[in-house]
Amino acid sequence: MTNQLVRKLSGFTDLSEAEVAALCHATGRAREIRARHDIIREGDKPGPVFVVLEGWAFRYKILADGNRQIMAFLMPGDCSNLNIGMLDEMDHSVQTACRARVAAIPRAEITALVADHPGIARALSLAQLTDEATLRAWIICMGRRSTLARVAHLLCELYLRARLTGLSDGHGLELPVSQIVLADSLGMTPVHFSRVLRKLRDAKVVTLTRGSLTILDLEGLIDIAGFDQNYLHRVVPGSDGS
Amino acid sequence: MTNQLVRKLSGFTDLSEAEVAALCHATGRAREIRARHDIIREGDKPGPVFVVLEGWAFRYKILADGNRQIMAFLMPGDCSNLNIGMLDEMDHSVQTACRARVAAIPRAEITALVADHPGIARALSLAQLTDEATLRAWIICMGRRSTLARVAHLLCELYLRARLTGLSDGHGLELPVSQIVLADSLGMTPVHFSRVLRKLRDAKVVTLTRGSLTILDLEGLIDIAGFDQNYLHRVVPGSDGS
DNA sequence: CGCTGGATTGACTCGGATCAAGTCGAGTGG
DNA sequence: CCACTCGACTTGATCCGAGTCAATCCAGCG
Repeated sequence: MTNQLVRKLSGFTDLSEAEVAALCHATGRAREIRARHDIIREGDKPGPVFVVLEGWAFRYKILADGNRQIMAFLMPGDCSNLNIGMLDEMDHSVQTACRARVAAIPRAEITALVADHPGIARALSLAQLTDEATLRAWIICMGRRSTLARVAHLLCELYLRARLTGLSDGHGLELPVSQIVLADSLGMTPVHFSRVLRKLRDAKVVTLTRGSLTILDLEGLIDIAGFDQNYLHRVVPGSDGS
Repeated sequence: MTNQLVRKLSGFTDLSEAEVAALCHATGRAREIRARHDIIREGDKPGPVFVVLEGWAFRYKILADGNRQIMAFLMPGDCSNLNIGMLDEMDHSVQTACRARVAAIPRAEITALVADHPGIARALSLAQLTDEATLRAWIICMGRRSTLARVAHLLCELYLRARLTGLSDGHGLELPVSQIVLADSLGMTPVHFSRVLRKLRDAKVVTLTRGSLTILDLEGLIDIAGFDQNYLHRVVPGSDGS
């Protein structure tokens, strides 16, 4: 008995049988959610914690001029708003990118889980810290990398994160996310994203079609991206290019 | 008896006398550090937690091509690496921007502080969460704002954060940070930063000279920046432009 | 008093946005 | 089965914001 949350957290620290069972129980009542649905809206008071079990979602904010900026992708196993619940209100929204299965865990239940299971507490803290490190990595990307390197960096990150939680079969992953959404996460236009992607395709580094990303040359991709995987704080097997 | 750390944390939650005393004791042994000194280096194993009491520092990373990106500013009261200590190694460095007074608190002491004083635990968590929210705000800035808005946004953020911790006398703050450093935090060149700053000066919105930032027209600055202060998760008195 | 690093200004270049047509594929309905 | 529609994606032409290169100014300091 397992699920994607257990698989992700197990990567951070060893979980006892009781802890795995508790996590599975907590995520038992999951709901199907349609694509493009706001799970949480900016300004909301903190409610339950949402865990994505299948499908993808993203954090975003719409600016006054109508532009959208995406700040994080939530892949299966990721949580929407763990500790943010301590704050008064959400400063951003979370939306599904495709049809998704999402579990809602009441805040009280999370508090109890953390109090009773040190392994879960530790794993959630580590997950939170790597999320924060990922935000810093994105800032670096947007500030100092060319759009080519940015696109390569994003695809590289998503692939390695997927590998770390068993979401990849080895050479790619399901990525049911439109180029428009990917572009909005990199601060560029969909038009230019498409052009840059073609360069990567022409260089035989990756292919991205109909919701599926395939890595043809990981070493080349890492090289183009200038990818330094230390911010993931996990060792990715086989990602040294060998 | 108080200091800048106490002043900052008191803004998040009420601290008992005992908690204030404990914080002051923990930050008692502070050291003067010269400008441009790495307090923590990328790759370091986690050591003590550093608290900036006077002066400024910043988180940064140098890329392969030699470019530097700054990801956060630490003003008096801010901590360098609270929970990052759980991780294996630092994924970025922290450097002083000017001469600074910094306290080093052994990790064990922090653990004890948090265990014994719920108020401190709560305040540190909230500080951590707003740091994370600030990272997201920076991503939005870099992705979707013009350089003019970016510069305005940064100055606005720094001013409001300073106000929230009593670092501002009302219309400005000590900002002993070169334009080069500010530019590296916004992903732009010092040359262009200087030009943009001149526009803000010409518009009589701010002045920035010799380590001192003065806000001439906060409402105008907020307007240019498109500043949405909800990510600070604190109410800034008088910052509604009135 | 000259050195040094930050700040400013000008001239030129270029990466990526913008505007504008398409093309392609998945549904949908007749 | 085909026509129609709608969104995502692609490609081309043009424009502009910001980078680059370079000269100069200025203040602090040994």
